[in-house]
Amino acid sequence: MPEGHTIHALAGRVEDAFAGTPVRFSSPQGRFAESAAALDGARVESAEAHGKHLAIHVEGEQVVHVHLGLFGRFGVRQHRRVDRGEPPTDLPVAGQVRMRMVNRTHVGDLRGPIVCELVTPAEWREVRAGLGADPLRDDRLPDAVRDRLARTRRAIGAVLMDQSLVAGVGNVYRAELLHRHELDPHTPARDVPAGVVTAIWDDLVRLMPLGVRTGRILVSDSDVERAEFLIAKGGTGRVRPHYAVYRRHGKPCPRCGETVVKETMAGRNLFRCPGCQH
DNA sequence: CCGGAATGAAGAT
DNA sequence: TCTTCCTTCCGGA
Repeated sequence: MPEGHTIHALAGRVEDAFAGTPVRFSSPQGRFAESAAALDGARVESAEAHGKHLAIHVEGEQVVHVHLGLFGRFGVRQHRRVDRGEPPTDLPVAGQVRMRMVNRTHVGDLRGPIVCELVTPAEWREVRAGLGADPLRDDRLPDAVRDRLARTRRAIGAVLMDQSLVAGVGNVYRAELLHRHELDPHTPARDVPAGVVTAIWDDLVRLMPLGVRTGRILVSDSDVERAEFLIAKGGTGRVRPHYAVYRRHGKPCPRCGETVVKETMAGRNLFRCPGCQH
């Protein structure tokens, strides 16, 4: 799950749960213990996401920088020990919790992150400076990024995953977006017509917010329609996603019937339909 | 119980 | 291009 939509949703949940309140920080697993001690009891101000990176701003010019990596999770939930005094310190811990945040109403448990570090606001700005355009922050593809895409011979499949160009797109969105636009991932980026680049970007800008909202990567037209219909009726829109190619190797492409293949690109699993992606 | 795989990315070679 | 790290879950023995 951790592609950009997950992190943006998480930023919202962290902010709703903790912003404006003093928070107990701890590190049951131990590897964030020193920083947790420095943060403990401080007031959380806000949380924000850029691509797959999360920043939790804490009073005293402190920023917790988190990246979930491939299998990190950050579960935020209400706890049952709501009282008028201190946040409870005896909530049960399950598994390896790198960082725990607790206030009077909520607990957040971070497991398996690739990054969990206490940094300064300036250091967080540096992280952001190294990240490309985020479809969840920028409605329009910045010209600087468009120019770089128009110039590079690197494969469009690799470029879409390059966080310094496009921030937040991961393996699932990449596979499905390239299939939606009938594009072979191996096509050099500079050979992709400008109109197609724009169409892919606009698609991301439309689809990723639905991912934030539902917690699912919804990309097929029928899933999207169904989720939007359910949301309009007051539901969560949590439709079970149907992918065209992602992890569907050996199965027929829903558009052309050709068998979906799995290969490796830049060390990552790549799924595509040899029949209709050119 | 063990091995493998997973939506990620840095660092070494 | 490769190895390594982070943690959980699932299938096969």
